[in-house]
Amino acid sequence: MEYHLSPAEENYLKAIFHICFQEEKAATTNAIAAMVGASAASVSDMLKRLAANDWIHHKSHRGATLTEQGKKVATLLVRKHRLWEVFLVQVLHFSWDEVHYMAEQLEHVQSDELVERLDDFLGRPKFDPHGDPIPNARGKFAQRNQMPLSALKVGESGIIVGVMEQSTAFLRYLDKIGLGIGAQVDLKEIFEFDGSLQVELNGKNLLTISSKVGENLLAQKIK
Amino acid sequence: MEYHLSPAEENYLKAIFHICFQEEKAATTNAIAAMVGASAASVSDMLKRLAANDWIHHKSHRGATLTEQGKKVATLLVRKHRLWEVFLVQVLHFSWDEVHYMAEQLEHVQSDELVERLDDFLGRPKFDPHGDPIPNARGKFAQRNQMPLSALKVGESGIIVGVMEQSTAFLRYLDKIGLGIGAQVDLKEIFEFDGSLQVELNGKNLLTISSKVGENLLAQKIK
DNA sequence: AAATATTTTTAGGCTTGCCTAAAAATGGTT
DNA sequence: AACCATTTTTAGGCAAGCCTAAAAATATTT
Repeated sequence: MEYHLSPAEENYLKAIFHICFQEEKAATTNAIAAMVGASAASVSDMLKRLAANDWIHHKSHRGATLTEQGKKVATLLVRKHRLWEVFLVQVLHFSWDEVHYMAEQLEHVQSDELVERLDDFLGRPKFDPHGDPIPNARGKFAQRNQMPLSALKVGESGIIVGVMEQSTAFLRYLDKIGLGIGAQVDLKEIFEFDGSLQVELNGKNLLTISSKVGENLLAQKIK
Repeated sequence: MEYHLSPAEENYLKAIFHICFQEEKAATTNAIAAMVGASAASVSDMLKRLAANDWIHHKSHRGATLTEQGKKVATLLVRKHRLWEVFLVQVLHFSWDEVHYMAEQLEHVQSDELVERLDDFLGRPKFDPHGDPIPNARGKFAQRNQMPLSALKVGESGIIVGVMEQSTAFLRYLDKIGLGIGAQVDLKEIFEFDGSLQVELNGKNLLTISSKVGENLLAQKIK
């Protein structure tokens, strides 16, 4: 039952949240270290402190998971991060590859009222500029039946709704080839020798994308 | 020639900036301590560090003043603080007594591009919700010929353009009596025994305000 | 099951930013 | 000029958040 979390502590909770969500198991010390950019020793220290204040469950050598109150804080952080990203892109016209670092700072601004008013001002968006769902004020994430683009079969079509990978390099590449959220893709062919995909973009031009790109694009299948 | 200032260091620079501006002399250790809310010993420590990195001029027992680069940083902080206040009031509809704490956090978000785009989005405002001038991108403050309301003579009129004191209590009081930025006041009478002022507000109702209130309101005289 | 590799924790240390208490410097009085 | 009050600095300490190196625990290989 602590009240004031430092930005560093918040970042650890967020890291644990993302790791547990993706891996569907306790977050390991090394995984957390990689995500927050600290040494395993520092993480070990911090896990002890977070567990002592009941933000996480942690048994030595057994990884960490969030407690209920930890989950609440982490979800709010994700909410804040993604709302600020929407603000930066839609209101201040940044591009989707520029906003992460700023949102990373803005998410630590402490004011519940601010988040709600921002959400309101933005029209209560359900997804951020990368297509990631924004939890609502009660912490609920919107669901969507999506799949990696690479899971489509030849002849099927989908709408791009998100990206898995969010590196600047990848996002800039997508901008370059004109592939963004909302684009329609019709899968024309899968080349066997390297798994690259030929797709028709918005019913107009043909593109060839690597299998890695296909795996990092999220699509909603069109029946 | 340092690049990365911590929020704490930034707060000290801002404090020195405000003190030097108001007092028109070097900021004393105690004055800084009062402003940042730390002990004189802590301030003494910090002044040494800031001087070592050329953010301030500081000779033992002789107070501190900002160097050119220190002034630049402090002015940018003031700019960021006041722009965020405009954002919070005009865009998110907070009232002018609620925004200080949030702006205090938002001003430490590091991104030059963000400030400029925010300024742009807000229409390059020259004054914040309390009437304080917002330095432009080159650090220049708008000038205005203003005076405390209490400096007016009976029979003279002015437009309220700012407040000296920014406490929640004072701002709420002003809201209550309907006195805000832009209001026109005609000074009708000064009561001798306690210096309180009788003014006509926007040509409509009569108000009596204490001398202290009069001293904390900034007015632009109407000829 | 023992040996080896990997992961995690502990130990000890560093900087930042704060504190209190004591010492030193400054400024005003007489 | 000497005393006194005030201000400022120094000294020593503490917590947060990081580090490296070494030790301990766990997992994998043979």
